[in-house]
Amino acid sequence: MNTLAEENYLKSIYHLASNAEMVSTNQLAALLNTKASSVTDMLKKLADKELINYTPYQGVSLTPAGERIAINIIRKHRLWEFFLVEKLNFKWDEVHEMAEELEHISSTELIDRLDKFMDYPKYDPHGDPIPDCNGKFKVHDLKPVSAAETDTTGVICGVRDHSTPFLQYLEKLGLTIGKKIIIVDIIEFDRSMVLKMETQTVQISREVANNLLITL
Amino acid sequence: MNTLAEENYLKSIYHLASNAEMVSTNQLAALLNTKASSVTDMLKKLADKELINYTPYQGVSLTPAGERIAINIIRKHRLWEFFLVEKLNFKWDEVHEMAEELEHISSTELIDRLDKFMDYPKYDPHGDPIPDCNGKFKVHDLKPVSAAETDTTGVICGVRDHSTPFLQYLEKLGLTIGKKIIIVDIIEFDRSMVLKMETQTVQISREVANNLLITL
DNA sequence: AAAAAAGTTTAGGTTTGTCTAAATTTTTAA
DNA sequence: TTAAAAATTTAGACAAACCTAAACTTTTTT
Repeated sequence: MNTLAEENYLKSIYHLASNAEMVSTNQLAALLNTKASSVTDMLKKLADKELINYTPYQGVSLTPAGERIAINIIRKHRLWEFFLVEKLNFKWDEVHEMAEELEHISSTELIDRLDKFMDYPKYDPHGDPIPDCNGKFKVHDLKPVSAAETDTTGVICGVRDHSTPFLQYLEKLGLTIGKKIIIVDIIEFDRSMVLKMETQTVQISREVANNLLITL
Repeated sequence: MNTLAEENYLKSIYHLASNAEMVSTNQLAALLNTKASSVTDMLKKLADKELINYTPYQGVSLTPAGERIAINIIRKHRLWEFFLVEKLNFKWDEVHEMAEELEHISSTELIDRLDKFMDYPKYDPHGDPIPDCNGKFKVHDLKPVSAAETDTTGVICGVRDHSTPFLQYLEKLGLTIGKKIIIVDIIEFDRSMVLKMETQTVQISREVANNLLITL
C-alpha cells in the first residue's frame, strides 16, 4: 500500500496533468502547499516505485500504475462527496475537506458497497464524473458559459472553480447543477452576462461565466 | 488536533482501564503491537499534553480531557460499524478493520449527521453502547452465559471476544444480538452448556459461554 | 533480605516527510 | 549568445514514531 502523502502526490499529479501533459515540481509544490525540495524527494520515491515517469528538471507524468491509483482516489473522493450531500444533507460547498480525509480509507469493498448503496451515481455534487469500479468514466462535453453566444440554451453541469466562496455565490444565485439557463444578453462593456432561468434572471461577471460549465 | 498514533494510544488506555484502574506500559505495548520503549516515548508526550496521568514505573490513567477524546473516538468507531452493517450490509465480523480507519475522520459535524441519519442508534453491531454527542452512554447490565444457571432465560446483548473467528462461529450457530435463549442444561463434565433458541438447540463450550453476554 | 526475574525507561538509531540554504540546470532577455 | 532570472535539485537538519540494547526500578522468589 501507499502512504497518505504518496496518494496525495499521485492525485495532484493527475489533476495537474489534465491541463498540461507534463507536470512541474513547482506546480506540485504550490498545489500541495509544500516546498519544491520536498516535492523532488517524493518524486524520486514515486519514480522508484514506478508510479511516475520522472526525468530531473523535465517534470513528471503518471505511469499506468500511478494513474490507476490516482483515479481510484478520485473515485473515492467523489463517491464520499455524493454521500455527504445526498444522504447527510451537506451543501455542495461544505464537503471538500471531509472528502479529502475519506478518500484515503483503504477498503475497496467498502467503496463498492457505498457506490451500490447510492445506486451508482455518475456525477458528484459539483458535476465531476465518478469513475466506476474499473476506473472508467466519461467526461461530458462541457464549455464555460462565457464561450456561449446570446440566445444559447444550456444546462449547468459543472464548475471550474471548486472554492467555497464561488460555490456559495452560485448557490445564492440559484445557479446549481442541473439548472437550465438561457443567455439573454452579453454586456459589451465588461462582457458580463445576463442569464434567464426558470423563475428568475441573474447577471454574472465574465469571471463567473468562465468558471460555470454547461452542456448545450 | 492529535495525531493518529496519539488517538490510538488514548483509545487503548481507555479500553484497558475498564478492567484495571491503572494501565501498564507492557499492556499497552501488547495491545498496540509495539515495543515498551515506544510506549514510554508516547506516554511522555501524552503527559506533556495533559491527556494522561503518568508516573514513571507506575502506569497511566486518562485525565478528563484524555477520556473525552477516547470516548469520542469510540463513538465514531461504533457509529461507523453500525453504518457498515445496517446500511452497507456488511456482516458483524467484517467491520472492525474499516471502522479502525473511519474512527479517525475528524469532522464532528459529519459524525453527528451520520448519527442522525441512522436515527441515533444506542448499540453497535456487537452490542457495545454508542456514546451520544456529549459522550454519555449507559452500559447495560450484562453477564456471561457461563454465569447463568439451568432454566435461566436471557437475551444475547453482547460479546466479550470481538475476534472474527468467534463472531463467525456465533453467526453460524445463530447466536446473534437480540436472540432469546434458555439454558436447558449444563454438562457437569466440561461445563459446556445447552441453549434452546426459537427454532433450534445448540451446545456451546465453557469458553464460548464465557464470551457471550446476556441480559436476564 | 538478598538475588533473580519481570517490567520500565534511557540512550542512541532509523524512516518518512518535511524544511532551509546552497548548488546546479534551464529558460528568458538583453 | 551570453548574462540574468527562474526553476530544480542536492546537502544537511528536524520532528514523529518507531526500533534495539543497555540501564535502571519494582516485584517476586528463595
